[in-house]
Amino acid sequence: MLDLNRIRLLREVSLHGSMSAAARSLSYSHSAISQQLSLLERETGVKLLERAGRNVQLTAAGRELVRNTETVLAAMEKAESDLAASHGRAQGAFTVAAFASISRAVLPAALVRIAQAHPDLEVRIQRYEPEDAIVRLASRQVDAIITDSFPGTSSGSANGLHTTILGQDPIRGYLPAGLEISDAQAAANIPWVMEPAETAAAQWALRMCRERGFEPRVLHVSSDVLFHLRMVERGLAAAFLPDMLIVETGSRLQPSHWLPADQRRTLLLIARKGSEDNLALTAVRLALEDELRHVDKL
Amino acid sequence: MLDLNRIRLLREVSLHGSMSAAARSLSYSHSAISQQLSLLERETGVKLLERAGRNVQLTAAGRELVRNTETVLAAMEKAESDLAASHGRAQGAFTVAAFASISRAVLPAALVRIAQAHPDLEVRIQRYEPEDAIVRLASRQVDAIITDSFPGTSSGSANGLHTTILGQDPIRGYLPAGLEISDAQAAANIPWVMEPAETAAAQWALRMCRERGFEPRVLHVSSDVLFHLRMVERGLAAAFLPDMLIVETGSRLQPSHWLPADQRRTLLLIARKGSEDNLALTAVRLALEDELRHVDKL
DNA sequence: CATTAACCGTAAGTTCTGCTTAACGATACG
DNA sequence: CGTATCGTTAAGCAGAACTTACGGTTAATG
Repeated sequence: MLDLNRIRLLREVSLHGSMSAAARSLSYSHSAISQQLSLLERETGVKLLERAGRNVQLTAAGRELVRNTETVLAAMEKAESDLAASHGRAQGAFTVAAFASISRAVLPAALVRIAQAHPDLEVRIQRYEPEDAIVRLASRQVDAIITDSFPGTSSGSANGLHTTILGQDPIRGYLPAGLEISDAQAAANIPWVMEPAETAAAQWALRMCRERGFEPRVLHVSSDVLFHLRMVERGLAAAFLPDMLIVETGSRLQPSHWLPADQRRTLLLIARKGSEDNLALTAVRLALEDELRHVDKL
Repeated sequence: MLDLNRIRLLREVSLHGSMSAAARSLSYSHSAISQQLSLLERETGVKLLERAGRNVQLTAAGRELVRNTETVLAAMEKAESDLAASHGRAQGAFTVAAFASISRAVLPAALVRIAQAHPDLEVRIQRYEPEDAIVRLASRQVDAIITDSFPGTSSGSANGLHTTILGQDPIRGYLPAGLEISDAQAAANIPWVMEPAETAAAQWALRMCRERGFEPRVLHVSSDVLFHLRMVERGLAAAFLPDMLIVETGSRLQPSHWLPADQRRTLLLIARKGSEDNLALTAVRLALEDELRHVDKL
């Protein structure tokens, strides 16, 4: 019988691209990985890795094995979830990766709700970049990811993952406080604040402007959406702001009637396949859905 | 993450009905099982076993976990098979449980054929009682079972198993050598030799006689079918004999025209789910199917 | 082109898991 | 009522797995 731990190590190497990276991710020494994997190769009699420059690369057999390992792990995950569900209350640690705005707006209230229902469950929140979060989800450093997706953007979810929709968050365009305009010509001169260009949010915002017929002058770039809000309030820039942020801050800003309306981002909860019915995950999901409904009302 | 080895132990206990039996089956001390399982309970925080008299019994949660373990093991089995298939030739040990007549008639020839195609594969043959074989299959002491099933008999295959049909083996009725009869009255006086009454073969044979309108006088009981043949040859008893046995011995016996004809048993190959495409299993299956076709011709 | 850094492999040593042996309490059976 | 069987627990041991340390190779950098 194959050793599950060894093939899990192989999978980590496949995920991280090198033995050393896998080792760091697992807080092992690289030597441990090397030894275990060479044992795995000896036991199976199949070459699973080959050197590629100073890294290693999976052979066809190795990739096939990793693919099958995914299935095994999903089954294990389900076994674990079902077992936890059997005594009704979730317990232990459960780590959620979330982006900034939801962290502030709804997570605290959701956590309170969860703590009441499941006193033995310890939910931890971590802030990670989206791609990083996906890798950490796969290697079990994170148990769920809260993220947003914008209409027209390929969400590109890898397989082995399970995604559910938490809710919708309307996004409205705001002009610098005190200003109102009427045509594209005028819009092209207004300064904008957006998130870094490589983010899905910024790409979506750019497309919105172009569809409206102008190219925004993006003078300010920040991943801190709260900064966007302040800039708008001070009359320094235009921005697209999600309702969640308005609700969170209690801001009195009024959206522009001229900029595109009825837009929304979708809030997603991503977990590993097999953990769909995990009690802790369900608790997190329910609490978030509830909290998001409150935001919607406003 | 659950420990796969621990939940496998739990499964063994579930299979064998007690810790001690599971320990014997795995050649462990019973203490090892007890310790590992109590660790498993402590880690998961769920009660998996409860004492029932001087044995233990699985709780609902325990049974659920075992059920999920089956899925995990099947996935592991598939991963292992695929890996072995990746280097083309089967290798290692592969244990087959078979009943007596097929062991003598076709297995030796099949083994020769397999050895030629897969020099590194070591196929072992073991003789076990049918129910025993099933348990050993589940606990991986045996990798495949060759058995026969009679029409109208519930094969009662447990789940987690995968069955394929190897071929058909005609069974004909033989009267004591030199004797021929014409009616049920006469038939009722003839001595019969059959297998032990609890076997599927004997139950089927009885049913055949009754459908033909007589109750056989079963004077002789033996699980050795070759003994049946000798009894018929000496004119001492009537019997149902499979063609496989006639071919094997080169016997000149002629079947009775009066006894039911066109009957056959089905030869089955049973393996664990997930090992369906195992290279060694496939080799065994192909070789057996081939050999059985030769028998059919005669 | 030399230097530095990162990666992988191997050797030696240490830690810790998992097993055995042994003793004990509980339950069924003759 | 003694005896055999089962499960639990404690103590000790062996092997597996990990760490540290060193060496070889590849890639990036000035």
